[in-house]
Amino acid sequence: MRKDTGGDRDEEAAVSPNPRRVTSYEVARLAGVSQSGVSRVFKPGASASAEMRHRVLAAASALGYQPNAIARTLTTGRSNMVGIIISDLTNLYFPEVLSELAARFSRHGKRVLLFTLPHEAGVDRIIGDVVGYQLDGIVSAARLSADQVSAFLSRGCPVILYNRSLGGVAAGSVCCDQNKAARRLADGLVDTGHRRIGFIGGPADSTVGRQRSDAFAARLAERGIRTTPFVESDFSYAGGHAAMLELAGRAGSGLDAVVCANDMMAIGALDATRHALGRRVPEEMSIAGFDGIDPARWDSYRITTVRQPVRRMTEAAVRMLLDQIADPARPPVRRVLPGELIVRDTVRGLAPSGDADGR
Amino acid sequence: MRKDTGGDRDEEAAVSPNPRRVTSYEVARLAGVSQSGVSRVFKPGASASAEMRHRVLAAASALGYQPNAIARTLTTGRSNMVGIIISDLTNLYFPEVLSELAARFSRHGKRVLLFTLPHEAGVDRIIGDVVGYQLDGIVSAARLSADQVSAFLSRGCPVILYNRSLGGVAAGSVCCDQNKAARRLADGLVDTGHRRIGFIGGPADSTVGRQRSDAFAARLAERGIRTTPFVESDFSYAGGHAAMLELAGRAGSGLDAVVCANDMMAIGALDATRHALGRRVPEEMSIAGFDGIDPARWDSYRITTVRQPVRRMTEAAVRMLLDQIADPARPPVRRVLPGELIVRDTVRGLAPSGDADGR
DNA sequence: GCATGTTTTGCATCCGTATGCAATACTGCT
DNA sequence: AGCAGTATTGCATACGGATGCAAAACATGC
Repeated sequence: MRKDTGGDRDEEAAVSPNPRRVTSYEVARLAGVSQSGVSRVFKPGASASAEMRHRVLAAASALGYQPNAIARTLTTGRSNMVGIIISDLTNLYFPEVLSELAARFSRHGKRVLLFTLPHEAGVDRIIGDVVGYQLDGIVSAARLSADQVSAFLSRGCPVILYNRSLGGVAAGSVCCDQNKAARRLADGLVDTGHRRIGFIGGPADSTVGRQRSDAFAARLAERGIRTTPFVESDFSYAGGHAAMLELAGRAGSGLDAVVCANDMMAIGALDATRHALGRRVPEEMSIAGFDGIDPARWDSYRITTVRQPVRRMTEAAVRMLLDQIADPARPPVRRVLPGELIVRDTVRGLAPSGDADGR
Repeated sequence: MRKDTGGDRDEEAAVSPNPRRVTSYEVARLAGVSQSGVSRVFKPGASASAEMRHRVLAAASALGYQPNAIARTLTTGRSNMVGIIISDLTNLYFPEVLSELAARFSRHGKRVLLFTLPHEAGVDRIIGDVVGYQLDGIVSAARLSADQVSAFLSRGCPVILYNRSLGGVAAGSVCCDQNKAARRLADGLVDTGHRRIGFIGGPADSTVGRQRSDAFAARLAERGIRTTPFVESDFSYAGGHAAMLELAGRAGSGLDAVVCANDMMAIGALDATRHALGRRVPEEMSIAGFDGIDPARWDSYRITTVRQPVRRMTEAAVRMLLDQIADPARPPVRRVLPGELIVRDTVRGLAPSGDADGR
């Protein structure tokens, strides 16, 4: 009656050292139904009688059956895996983002394939993997070129850009508009009498870094402050530290305040100011950053910063990607959430807002 | 070597809206060989003439062919994916570990599936995924029970436990022996005149936490110090902060020093001491930690700590897992690397070693 | 030139699940 | 009871690549 794929040979090997997979055929045989029945019971929307459902589930649990996601992927074309691209986990903003993204995706039944880009140029490999592993989608928090994003999209893999957006590409994006907050920060500094204000920027090719410095410098210019000593750095603690020393050396003692393009550098700059330069913060030097990472709240720092709403941003990114996956035809969305100036203790004269510092 | 998937696309259907996958059959047809020929060319060890190899590769690059890893997994049983289980990325020790592991695995051609365990009990789902996605192996830096580890192993998925080891389970492990360094730390404190030494431990079910406190307390006892005020906490900054306040309240002003079971808590405790209690470190209170995370080196902290050789540990973990995957019969290895006492500035009277603080 | 040994190659089949289609089992109703 | 209509179920096949086996191609030796 049925073709029986040669099941009953030396099968009864007790607890064999070979952990052979249990397949839907075996469950079917034990439950006395067809393989497709088993398949249907394990597929959410499919039709199956209570009777069949019960017998299959009983057999499945007796055998310890677990549907093979790989085989399922092969037929459905959907892997239930998403890729997350992070450039650098040592910038402590990214673990926070990754942690949130991973938790949220997991909650929605998506597995997370993590790609880190330590030394650049690994993107081509990721593109290959996206195709090869049939990833359902990508969230990228790393610098990708328009061509690279297009490569994903043309393979039918939707992309959500986190904290950057690219013109001419049909990728969704979640960004943080720090313009307003950056201007408020600039105003706050000027209003409290700061006049010679330096800036420690990110790498030249960083769009976020550029946005932050531009917004800030623009407002400063509007307020009549034109010379802003600028040092380019790399978003790291050490980078901020070194940049601060350079800035201090270059600008002499006239420097009032230094704003850094992210909190990691702000922390480094603050430490350099206090411990290497021996100057007090904020009394002799004001410092501010961007991101709102956790360490910036630590008692030793309490850095005034422009915070990104990480929770809401990651939530939006996940939502958007899931939507794109569910309906690839839907036009990609660009979501912009506002950054918020969190006033803490590193800017002289600026009083902490009533803000409870919550997330 | 072969690249440029979009160079010459006058191959009909220039910008097809439907990104249909290119299969080995199509490559075979274009190259005028059989599908198995294509398969063999793309499999490293297989036999193929130079002629065939050339024609297949030409056809493949013309079509932009990318072998389907999913289908390959289905037949070979090897997914080239490994799982990494991390309990909590907000403990900044873990991003460092994850970053290293991810980079190393990637270098060896393994994709990384990231599992975070925010609220416990998600392990069962991971077990399901391991089977379903046919993961080649697991590195776990989270607390797993022996049963859970066995569940992986019995599914033919080798496991390397990072920073913990379990009796009676055939899992490899990489641990850090902090015993000696912890004893040296205890000696250092006693030798420099500390007498009333508190300890902030990890959660009760944490083996690392237990090991650290035990080793430390044991040595203290040997040196004739028996009462060590102990507070249990949760490895977080806030936890260390709160625990410090509790300790100070309980032990009164007699407290000389506080050792924390990890650096995150040490940082929190240090901040609590300086900023909430208003006491100077190390003059009025010494503090030390474990792990050797990056922030513990920051100028504001410079915490004396027992460092784990993360580079070498992750290297060992990756090596061991790859070996297990290559030869499942090989008995699992338990590797123990020594922790190292890094003397910095938070213990009164203890002079920084000549150590360059490198990794 | 022929027998023998060694690669290469193609054929057929398998991996484990999903699903269109047709057959079957029910349901409610007259 | 008989019938149309719906809900279940099984059959057969597809998904894309790997691989055992035997045929074919090539190389070697005399």
